Amino acid sequence: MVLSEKQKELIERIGVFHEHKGMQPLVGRIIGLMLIHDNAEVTFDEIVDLLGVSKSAVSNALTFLQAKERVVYTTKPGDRKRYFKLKIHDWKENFTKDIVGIVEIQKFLAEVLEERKDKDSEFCAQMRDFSNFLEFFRHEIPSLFERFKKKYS
Amino acid sequence: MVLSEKQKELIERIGVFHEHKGMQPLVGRIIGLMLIHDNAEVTFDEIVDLLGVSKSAVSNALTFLQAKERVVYTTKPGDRKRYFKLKIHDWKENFTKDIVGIVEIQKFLAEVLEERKDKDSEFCAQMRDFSNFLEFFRHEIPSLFERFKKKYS
DNA sequence: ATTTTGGTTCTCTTTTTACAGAACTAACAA
DNA sequence: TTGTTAGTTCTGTAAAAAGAGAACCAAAAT
Repeated sequence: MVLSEKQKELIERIGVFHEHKGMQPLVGRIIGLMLIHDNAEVTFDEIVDLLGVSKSAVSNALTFLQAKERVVYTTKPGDRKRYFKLKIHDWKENFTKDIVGIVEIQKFLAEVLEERKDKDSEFCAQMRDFSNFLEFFRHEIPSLFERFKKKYS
Repeated sequence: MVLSEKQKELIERIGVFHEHKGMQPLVGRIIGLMLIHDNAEVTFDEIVDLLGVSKSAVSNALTFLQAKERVVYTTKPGDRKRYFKLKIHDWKENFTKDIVGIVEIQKFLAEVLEERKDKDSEFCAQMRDFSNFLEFFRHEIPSLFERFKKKYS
């Protein structure tokens, strides 16, 4: 496969988007490549060739993506290459992980509220509000998926 | 104010939590300090003293936090110091920003779906699912706040 | 008028990140 | 058995991030 200018540019933009989320540049670009690749899966050296980066960088990035459960590989009989692809099927899990990541602040709010002496201050009241909301939201996630399912069926 | 060991350690943990979200170390620690500080507000040189960092670092971090609308300062009559504090009151806005940040991937999914040739593949179907869900979720946010409000009143 | 305060900005240094390149390894192939 | 393929790991390095320290500045105090 050869990338069009438009595809290259889209990969870059997907790359920087993921950089902003704290991923290292190449990781974001690999995600982009996997999204736009015609076969929806790429081999190790396709990544090397198409993105023009070193094998070591690709190896590390793929290890990372597999550890984060964002990518898996399959193999084909009589072919030693690995075919890496996004676990897009698991979008619910990934989305949930992202949400959990932001809701996690609640844990610290609770600790802070525990530690503070001015429990009945406006400041603490607002923290409690936020904390309660996060708690509420966390429990709402499953029902969110359900309501979505109901709507689209 | 002088920080207890427990408070120091909590600030550190809140700091690394925010680092993981892509903020620079000191920024996260300042958030931590503002959360645990008895007065819920800190002056410039309290930050310098309590966290043991340079004025320049504090100045930059505070500029950043104000630009991101996470912090404001107030002043007191006959006192030139600025009293910086978290805009914890705006937790809804901040939370929404975080959510929008993760939902933003939808924009790229749409572009990718536009660009791909295999529209009726399993891969595209899953992307559409996810994309539709994100769209759905985005519209659900206000109702989420409402349902929370209803529950706690 | 000059000193102090509260903070900003500039330059330099340290540390960390992100990656290249080469050496290496395990499985298979000739 | 030697070579090739597919990837990993190790070592070095360029670039970027994070912050220190000093110079600087404006407003207020003396």
